[in-house]
Amino acid sequence: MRIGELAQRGGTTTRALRYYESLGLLTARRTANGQREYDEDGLRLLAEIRSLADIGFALEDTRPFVECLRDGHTSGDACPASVAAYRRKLAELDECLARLAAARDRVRTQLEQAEQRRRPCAR
Amino acid sequence: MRIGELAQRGGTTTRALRYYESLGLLTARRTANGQREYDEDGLRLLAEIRSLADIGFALEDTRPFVECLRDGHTSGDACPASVAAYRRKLAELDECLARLAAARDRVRTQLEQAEQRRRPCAR
DNA sequence: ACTGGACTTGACGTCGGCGTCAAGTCGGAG
DNA sequence: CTCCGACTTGACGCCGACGTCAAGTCCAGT
Repeated sequence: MRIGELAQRGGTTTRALRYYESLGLLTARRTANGQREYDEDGLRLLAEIRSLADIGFALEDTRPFVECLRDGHTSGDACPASVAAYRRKLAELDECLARLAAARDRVRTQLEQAEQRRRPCAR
Repeated sequence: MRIGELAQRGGTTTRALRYYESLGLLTARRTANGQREYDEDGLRLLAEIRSLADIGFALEDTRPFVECLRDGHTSGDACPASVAAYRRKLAELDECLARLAAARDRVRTQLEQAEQRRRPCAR
């Protein structure tokens, strides 16, 4: 299949696919006239990239999963590097969650205090 | 005081101060030779901007607080627009937290499954 | 007089993940 | 032959909050 079909089946755009190729994430062989030609494995790689990206992985962080699949593993997270990437992302998410929760609490406290000052007689 | 001193006392850089001025957030009067001259109110405004930015407010979203202070209020969140900004930010943070928590759960689930597959005999 | 700092404006660089436009090529349908 | 749609590469735009460099001004100290 060519780039347009893969983009449609993968729920993305041709621009994104060319970008992934520029990163070396999703390469393609070329037909005689220079067009990119993808197979079902390409769709599988794209699905892996997209599902990880949707979770919040940076494209660079999807690389171990993609390479794992290209190495013939049936699952992108069957390799140690992928598991390590999971762990890093998990730690990153936890830290981000903690920061955001703290920020939310500060905002909520500020909001409550501001409302107190504006309506000192409210119940 | 001039821009260097304000930057130091406010815990930021001269570049940031000029940027805030370009946004109309933190204006300054000029001395005869064209240098920016700030007073203690300027430091107060800067403190308001920085504390909000540190919580996660975009600079544009600190504008109501700054304008509130410039209107003579002792607190930046004494005005309705500031309270509204608090509410918007709170909602935004809650949404972001929910998304991140969902993402973390997905990653954790994936990680656990991957580890299961790698060590099928582990306890 | 000279040097060193602090100041000024202007403008380009950074990071990620593409969107979007330009200009050209190619193959098939009418 | 012509036209349309899909493809190609190249390159600039975008968002936010500045960092950084360039080139010039100005003032205080020695």
